[in-house]
Amino acid sequence: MIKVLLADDQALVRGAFAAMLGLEPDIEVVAQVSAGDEVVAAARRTEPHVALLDVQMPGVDGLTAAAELRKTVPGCRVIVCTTFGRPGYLARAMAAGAAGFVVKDATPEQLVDAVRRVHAGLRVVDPALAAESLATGHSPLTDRERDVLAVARDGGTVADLAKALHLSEGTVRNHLSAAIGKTGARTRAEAVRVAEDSGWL
Amino acid sequence: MIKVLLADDQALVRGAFAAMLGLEPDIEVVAQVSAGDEVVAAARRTEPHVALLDVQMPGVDGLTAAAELRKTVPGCRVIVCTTFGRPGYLARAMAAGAAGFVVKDATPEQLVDAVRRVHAGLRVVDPALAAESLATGHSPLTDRERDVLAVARDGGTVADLAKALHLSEGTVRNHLSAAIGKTGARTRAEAVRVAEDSGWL
DNA sequence: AACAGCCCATGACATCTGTCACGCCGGGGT
DNA sequence: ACCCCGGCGTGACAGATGTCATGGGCTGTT
Repeated sequence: MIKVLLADDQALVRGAFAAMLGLEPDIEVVAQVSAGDEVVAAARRTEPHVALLDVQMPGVDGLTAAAELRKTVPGCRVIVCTTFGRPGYLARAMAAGAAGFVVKDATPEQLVDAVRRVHAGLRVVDPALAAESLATGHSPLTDRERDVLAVARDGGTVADLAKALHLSEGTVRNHLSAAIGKTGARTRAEAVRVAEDSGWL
Repeated sequence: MIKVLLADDQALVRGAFAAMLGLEPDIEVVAQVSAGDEVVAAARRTEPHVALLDVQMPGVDGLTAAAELRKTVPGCRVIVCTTFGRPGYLARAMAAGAAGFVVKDATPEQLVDAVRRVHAGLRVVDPALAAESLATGHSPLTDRERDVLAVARDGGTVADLAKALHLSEGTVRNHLSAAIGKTGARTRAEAVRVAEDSGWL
């Protein structure tokens, strides 16, 4: 029996995944959590073989949860599962020690297959996404530029960003200008979009 | 037996939903589609009692698919299911003749319960979301303002918007200014965010 | 020690953006 | 017939934004 831990903030899809995986004779869902910071505790308690983590979760994000899990419960292998095939997500997931990466566009068979393969010690990655990840490369943004873009996501003025980050307005504009240049965008909003779609935020 | 049609672009959650609903003794999933424009054809073929439609789908959106379905297959009742609890989505779903509205944060029990209630002729709506929908009210935006904001989502300059909509730059700025005022925002990006979160796009 | 890279800041400049006033047109209302 | 509202456009103006040059402080590398 492969013991599986599920982490997804949406109760409906979490329950549905549990029902689907429960249909497999060799798979058993031993824990379900709805937030990233519950993952480690649940894994300690139930000692699953495989953890299926969503990226988007309230509180601690699925990728950092994966990293923590690898440290504290090394026996548990991790599959990261996400709605968006952002290249940066794959890179960060692999850097966090994940053994598998599955997009929610995949078929149910691919998911259970991924669980079995990962449990067997293999790595599972969507080849198309891997190629895109290599093509996109890793983030050209510096830490500060990333911060600025992240805060700029909800569309405030430069003054707002400066206040939020405790910076001078001129500095914010410089960081924004650099980020716009590096992302190949021509507007702040465009830069935010590019960075977000690439998984750089 | 309640015959159910599933429509969701993400194969994984679609399959998982099917597995979950299939566990119920009185529910049978008779069709699964991945796009809005396949809904009507599949419903004609399989004559389901209840259709579970996601809002976000490639091609035809789940809300317009709901409206078409109500027209062409009146015997099939509709539940709209979405990731985001946007007030405007609820309003549009009800306007499209949907009998139920379920957010993906709900529990699995709530979903199967909704299927049964809707099949029994009742209406099912999350009360909290209904309250928020009433509070938000319906879109204050005119058609053109909505169009402009929709195009402005991917962050182009005014010139880009004008070209895309075949309008004068001044007109675009006027519409944007009006939209910003009506949404209570102070930036174009903020206005886009507000309108999007309210389900007005 | 010299160097490169990043962060922070300032000042200046051209351009873009948001706002306002105004006008024209067409389709509903009463 | 009238008025109101929405769409479209122009012109003008203050303020915000993006770009550039420049400089100081800091860290890590060679």
